This record gives sequence, C-alpha cells and structure tokens, in this order.
Amino acid sequence: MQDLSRIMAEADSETVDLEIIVQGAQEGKKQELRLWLRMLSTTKLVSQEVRRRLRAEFGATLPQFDLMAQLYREGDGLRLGELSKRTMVTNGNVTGLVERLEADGMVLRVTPDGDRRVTVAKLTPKGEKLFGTMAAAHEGWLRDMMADVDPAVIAELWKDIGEVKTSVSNHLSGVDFD
Amino acid sequence: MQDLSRIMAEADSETVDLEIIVQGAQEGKKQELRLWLRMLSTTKLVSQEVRRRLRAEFGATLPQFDLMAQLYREGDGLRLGELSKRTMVTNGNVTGLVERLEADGMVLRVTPDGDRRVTVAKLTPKGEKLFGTMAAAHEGWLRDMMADVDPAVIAELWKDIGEVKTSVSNHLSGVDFD
DNA sequence: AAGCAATATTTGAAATGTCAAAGGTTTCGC
DNA sequence: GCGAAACCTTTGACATTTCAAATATTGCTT
Repeated sequence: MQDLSRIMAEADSETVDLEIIVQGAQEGKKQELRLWLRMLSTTKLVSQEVRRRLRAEFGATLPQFDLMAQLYREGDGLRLGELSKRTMVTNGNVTGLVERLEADGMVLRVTPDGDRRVTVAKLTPKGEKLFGTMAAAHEGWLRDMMADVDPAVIAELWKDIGEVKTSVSNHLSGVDFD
Repeated sequence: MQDLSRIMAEADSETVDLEIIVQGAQEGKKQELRLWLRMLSTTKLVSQEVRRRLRAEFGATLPQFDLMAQLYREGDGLRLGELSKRTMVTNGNVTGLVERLEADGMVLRVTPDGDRRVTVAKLTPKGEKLFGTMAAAHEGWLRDMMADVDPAVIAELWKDIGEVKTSVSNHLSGVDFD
C-alpha cells in the first residue's frame, strides 16, 4: 500500500460520511453494489465446491481444468496467448500452468516451424481422456448444485447476466490514473 | 495430479455416451453449465476491473478491501476465524492478510484478556478513513459498469441469484471421497 | 542490410489461495 | 486438578494470481 498521505489528505478534505457508505444497500440506491456482492459470493461458493471436488476426485485444480477445457475444444491446440485470452488468465500465468500440465503428461508444447516466437499447447491423448471424464462429472455437479432452481429462472439468469456482461464490457477503463 | 491410473481405468470402462438419448436434452441439459460459465466469466471481468482500479487509485488489493469491509461494519473488530468465514478466505490466508494490513497501519491486532487463543483484528482510524474513501469509489465503479442494465433487471437478478445461492448452499458436499 | 517497432513468451517479485500439520489455550469429564 | 478433546491461529509446502521487466523472434522501413 503506497501513497497513503495523498489519499488520506483527500479523505480528510472530504470528510466522507462513514456511517452510510457500506450500510444502506437496502434502500435502492445501491442496487448495483448489492447485486455485485451477491454475484461474487455465489461465484466463490460454487468455485470452492468445484475446486474441492476436482481435487478430491481427480487431483486437478480449477485453473488446470479451465485450461484443458479450452484445448479440448480446439483439437489442434492453441497458442499460449490465445489460451491467455480465453481463460482470462495472464500470460505469465499460462506459462506456469502449461508447464505443470506438461510435467503431468496432460499437455504437449510445440513450437511451429513458421514462427519461433510461438508456443502451441495441445492436449495429449491422456489429457483428452482425463478431461472427458472430468467434464462429465463437472457438468453433473453443476446440475446438482442448481437443482432447486426453476429451469425458467436459469434461462432468464443466463440472458440477464449476458446484459450485465455487455454493460461491464462497455465501461471498462483501459488504464487511467486520476 | 495423482492417482491417474485408477481414474483412467474408469474412463475406459465407461465410454461416456456423447449422444443424447433423452428428448430435448440438447437445450435443457446444460443450462446450468452454461449459466455457470457466464457467471464465472462476468465475475472475473468485474473483479479484474475493480482490482485494477483499487490498485491504481489506492494501492490496495481486492482481498484487503474485502477484509476491511468486514471490519468496517463491525467497529469492535472480529476474530480471525470470523473474518475467515465472512470473507470466504481460509484461516491461513487471513493470517497473512491481516499481517500486511497491520504493517500498513490499517489494522490492529489484539488478544483479548479472556481467551488467549483468540486474535481480534480491528480497523485503525487511518484504516477506517481510507476504507470510507475506497468504498465510495467502489460503489461508483459498480454503478458505472452496470449503467446499461435496467434497474428492474438488476433487482430481478439479485433475487434470482439469491435462489441459486440457496440451492448451491443446500447441495454442498462437506468432504466426501468416492 | 541495418535498425526498430510489433509480437509472443518467459521470468521475477509480491500477494493471494488451498490444504494439512503443528502450536498454544481453554474446557470438559472424571 | 489431570488428561484428553475441542478450539483458534499460525506455519509450511505448493499452486495461482497480477504486474512489470526482460527475452526472443519476426516484420517493416528505409
């Protein structure tokens, strides 16, 4: 944490009302915040359950599963940069993930002849087989977890969250300082 | 990754049938998976934006912000175990988070007289002030990001995701091996 | 052909994340 | 009160995460 003095000075000059800021999410003013907190906690809940089961049943991690899912649907493999975009994982992170998956024999790394900057990752047969098993289980877990939710609600949620995603995408700050 | 041979054997003996037998299964079967993938990617998108801004504007991290939010609404402080539950962060992780926040002067650690097993974390005045500023900004970011979504949809989403969360909560596997 | 910008991946530092095991403390049962 | 069980936090080993800087390679410009 850096640059505190400047920030504190700002806070001082404003005298933000500390009582109201976090609390009053009930009153309609903070619908977005309230929704976000609920989305976040729900996502964490599901993620942790999925992670726990992937680990217990397959000894795999969620990021590994995600990465393999992308490779699974592109039989010819993907460049690491592509993988990074699709999994929303940083480049540096993909390097390590692929490294470990390769060590486990799930993934193969190849440098194509045309361009030696590039590394293409590809599932091995072993990786494909394991992922197939995991994917089927994974789908079942989700169906179970959401079993009490009306299918119509699920469809509605899918649509509406799509709207949220679009809105968010259109309001991202590239990189800006104040 | 461990225990592969057993898992592979299972996969072999099952030969999962990718063709779907039940009627209407193409559309209905994977609704939950589809919803989950969309929830996950949307949450990642928002998280990354929030993280980027917290860092750029306040030099703080998202987990730190989360933790401070919990302490903010409990002026008397919270035991680390409580913090762990509320932030959905493991115990060991809370230790480190609080350590760093204490080093930054945002948080105070106290061992109450009654029970020396316990550590209570509490925001310092400096921490309170900074959090107040961050919380106000944070709320604004979310309002901006979701600006294109109809308020009625936001309210609906909040309600429906609540249903999802309840369902998931009721279908968690404590700890089970197969 | 030399130089330089653009592209693609890796590396390194710091923080966060999980899990399991280890430490102290308290409390309960006897 | 003693010893064991229960409780709370810390520690340690790894994996994942981000960002920024460093490498390496290609392609463009002149």
